[in-house]
Amino acid sequence: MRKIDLNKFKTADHRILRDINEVIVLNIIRERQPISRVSIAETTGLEEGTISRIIHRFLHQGLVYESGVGASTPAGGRKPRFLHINPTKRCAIGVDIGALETLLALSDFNGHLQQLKRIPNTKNPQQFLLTVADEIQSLIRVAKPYHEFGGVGVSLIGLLDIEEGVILEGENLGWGENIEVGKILRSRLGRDVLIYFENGARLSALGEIWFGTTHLSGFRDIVFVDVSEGVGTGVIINGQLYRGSRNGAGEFGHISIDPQGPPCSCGNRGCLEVFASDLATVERFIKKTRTRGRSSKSADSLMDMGRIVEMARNGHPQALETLKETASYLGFGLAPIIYGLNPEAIVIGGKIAEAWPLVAGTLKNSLAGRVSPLYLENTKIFASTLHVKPCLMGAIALVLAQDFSVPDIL
Amino acid sequence: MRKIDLNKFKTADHRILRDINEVIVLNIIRERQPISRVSIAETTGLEEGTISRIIHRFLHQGLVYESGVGASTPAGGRKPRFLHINPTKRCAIGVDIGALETLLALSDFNGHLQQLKRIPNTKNPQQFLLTVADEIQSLIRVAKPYHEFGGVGVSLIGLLDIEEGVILEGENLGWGENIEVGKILRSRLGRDVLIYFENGARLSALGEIWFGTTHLSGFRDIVFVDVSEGVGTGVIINGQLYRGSRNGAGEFGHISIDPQGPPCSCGNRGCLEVFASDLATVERFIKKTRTRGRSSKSADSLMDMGRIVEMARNGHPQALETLKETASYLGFGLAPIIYGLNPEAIVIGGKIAEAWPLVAGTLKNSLAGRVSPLYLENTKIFASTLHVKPCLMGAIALVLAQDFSVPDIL
DNA sequence: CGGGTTTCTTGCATCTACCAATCAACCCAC
DNA sequence: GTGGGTTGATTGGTAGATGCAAGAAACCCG
Repeated sequence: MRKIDLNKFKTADHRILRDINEVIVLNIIRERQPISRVSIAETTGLEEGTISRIIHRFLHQGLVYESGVGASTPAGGRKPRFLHINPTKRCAIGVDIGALETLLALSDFNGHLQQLKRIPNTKNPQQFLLTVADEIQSLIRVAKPYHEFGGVGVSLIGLLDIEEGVILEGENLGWGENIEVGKILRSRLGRDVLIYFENGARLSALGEIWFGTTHLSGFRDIVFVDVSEGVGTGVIINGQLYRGSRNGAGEFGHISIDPQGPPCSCGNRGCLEVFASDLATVERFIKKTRTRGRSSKSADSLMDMGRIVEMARNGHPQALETLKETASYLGFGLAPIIYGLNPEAIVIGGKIAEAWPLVAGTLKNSLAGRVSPLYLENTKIFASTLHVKPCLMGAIALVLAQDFSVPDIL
Repeated sequence: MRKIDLNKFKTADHRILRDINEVIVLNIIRERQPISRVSIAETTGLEEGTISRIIHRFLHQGLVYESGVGASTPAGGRKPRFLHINPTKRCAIGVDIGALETLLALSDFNGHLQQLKRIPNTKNPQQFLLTVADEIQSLIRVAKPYHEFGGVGVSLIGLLDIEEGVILEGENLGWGENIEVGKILRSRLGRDVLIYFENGARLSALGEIWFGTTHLSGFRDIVFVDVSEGVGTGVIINGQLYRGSRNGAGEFGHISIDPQGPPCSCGNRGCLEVFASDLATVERFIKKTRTRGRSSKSADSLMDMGRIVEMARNGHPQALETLKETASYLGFGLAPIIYGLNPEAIVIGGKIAEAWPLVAGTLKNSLAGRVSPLYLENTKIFASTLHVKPCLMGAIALVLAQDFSVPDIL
C-alpha cells in the first residue's frame, strides 16, 4: 500500500525479477546455513528447478560453496548437498570513530570479524584521520590476498552529510564543525576504495537487525537508543534504516523531559541527553560521592561511565543508585517514542547496557508510570544483544548490505 | 537497502513484474491526465511497445479511456491520443466518524467527491452505527448503476483493531471501550461489502499525500498533526502509512511537554494533548473571557473551537491570543517529532488550520526556540491543503489505494 | 500527393519462472 | 548385491513479460 513517487520510481524488468529472487535466496542461505536446495525451495516457495539454476549462478560467482552432504531422512533417499555462504567471497572494513577511541575491524562475507584494532583518538582531527586511513590501508593489505574487497563503512557522531562524509555538527566529538572526514580519508585511500558514512546510533540499529540474535529475528520496526556521550537513536522501519529528510532523523535524545531543566546545546531545555548521557551520569555520580566525602578531586577526573558500571556490578550502592536514576530518566524519554512510533522493540546500547539486569526494572517502572499498558505491552525493551560494539557491526552491515539487500524498487 | 524478512517475504514472478509496471503507469495517468502513450513511455523509461500493450489491457478492463486527440507538434506528425482515468470504473465510500458528527462521501475513481452527507452523532453507538450503515447502504444504491464498488473506508478515533474494526480505547468519542464498529456495520451491509478501518489522524496523513496539492508532491516522509478533541498524529514514511507494532503508532499527542503539568488520561502528566487539544483551547478561552466579565455561563456551553477560530479571524483579541497560545504549545510538542523523525513536512489539520495565517508565525517562533536551525530548515510546516476534511479523503484513499498502489513486495 | 515527422502497433528475441519428466544418490529389506 | 521406495538435483519445454526494431497510421505542409 505504498504510494508511488512519480519523481523517483523504478520500472521492473526481468533483471529485477531475477535480482529479487537471488537476494532472497542469498539471505536464506546466510541465515540458515548450511541448507540444501530443496529446503530453500520449500522456504521460498520457488520451484526446485529455479533454485537449482540460481545456485548454479551463485557457485559460478563464488558467492556460495557446497560442503559435504547431510544426513538422509529415515525413509532413505538421496542425501542433501549443503550450501554455505562463501566467507572469502568478499570482505568489509568497519570503522567506528567514537568520542574517545576508534575501532577498526575486518569482516568476512558472513559478517564474522577477522581482525579488531583499537586506537585512541587525538586532538587534531586532520592528522588523526590520516592515521585512521593508514590503519584502513593496512587492513586492506591484510585482506587483499584472501578476499574481494567490498568497502569501508564508517561510523561517525553528529549530524552528517553521508554522501561526502562531512560532520556538520559534532559537539560530542570535540572536533568542531564541518570536518571533512570523507575528503581526508579519500585523499589517502584513493577513489577506488568505496567508503560509506553513517551516524553511529543508526548504524547500531542496523547492526542489531542484521546481526542481533534471536530476540530480533522477525522484528521489522525497532529503535536503537545509544547512550554514550550523548543520547542518539537509530530508527529502523520496515527493515530499512530511516534517515529523514536530510539525514537528520533519530535525535530523540533531544526530547525535552523537563522544560524547566538545564539548557541543552540544541537550544531547548531539559533534553533527555542532558539527564541521561554518560557525561550527565558521571557528573551525578561524582556529586553524590563527593558530598559523602569519599572522593578526591583527582579521582573525579579519572571517573568514567565504564567504571561506574563496573562498580555497580560489584555492589557499590551509590554507583547502582546513579545508574538507576539514569534508567529512570531514560524511561521518561522513551515514552514518546513508544507512543509515537510504537516500535516492536527498543534496544538500549552503550555502557549502561552492560548493567542491564541491574537497571532494566527501574527503566520499565519509570515507563509504566507514563505509558498506557496497551502500548507498553507491544514494545519489547532490552539491551543490545551484540557482543561487539553495535555501531561497528552496523558499519560492516552497511557494506555487506550492498550484496544482501534488494535494490530499492519503487 | 532493506533487510529481507525471512518470515514474510514474497518471491517475484512475471506477474509481479507486470503488476509493478501497470501500477506505475496507472499512477502516471492519474496524476498527469490527459497524457499520451509516448509521454508515458518517456516518463517511465519503458518501451513504447510495452506501454501500448499495458494501455491495451487497461482499455479492455475499463480502467482508462481514450479521449480526443491533442495538438500535434510544429513539425507535424501524428496527433497524440489522450488517455484518462475512467472515473466510473470504480467508486469508493468514505466515512468519518468524528466526535460530534459523521461525514459520508461517495467518490469516483479519480477521488473526486460525488456526494457528501453530514449527520450528527447520537449517544447510543449501537443504534447510531446502524444509522450510518443505512446511509452507506443508500450511497451504495446511488452508486451501483454507475460504478463498480470498491468498498468503504472508515475513519475512527482512538486505538483500533483495524482488521475487525474495534475501538479498543476511545476516550474522545465518549462511547466507552471495545465498540465493535466492524461487527455492527457488517451485520447490516453483509459480507460482500469490503470495509477498511483506520485511525483518523493516519487517514488524514494518507489523504494529504494522495490528494494534497503541490506542496506535497514529491514528499515521502510527512507527519500529519490533527488537532481536534485530542491531538492525533499520522506518520507517512517512504510514501507508506506507518502503523507500528500493533497499529499503535502516531500518538505523538502524548508527548509530555511539562512533567509537572496536569494529568492526562494516558497516565502521564502534561501531554501535548492536555494543552493543545480543542477542548483545552476552548477551556482557556472561556477562562480568559470570563475573568473579564464579558461572558455568561450559558454562552460558555455553546462555545466551541469553530467559533473561536471565526472570532479570531474577525479580529477578536482574546480569541486570537488563545489560538496563539495553542500554537505555541503545539510548537513545543512538534520539536521532538522534528528531531526524531525529521520529516520533510509536518501538516497541521483540524479547526485551528483554518486560522493558519494567524498562528503560523507563533508556532514557528515557538519551534525556533527549541530546535536547531539545521533541523528546522529541512522540515516544512503548513496547514492541510485539502478542501474537504483530510481524514475523509484518507478514508477514500484507503479504498482507492487498492488499485493505485503496488502489492507489497519483500 | 508525397516527403518528413510523430504516434502507435506488432512480430521476434530474450529472459526468467513454472511445470514435469528424468537423472542421481541413498536406505533397506529380501 | 540387488531392486523398490524415497528424496535431492537437473534439464528440456512452455508461458508470460519486457526490449528491440520494423512498420503501419495519422498528420503537416509544400
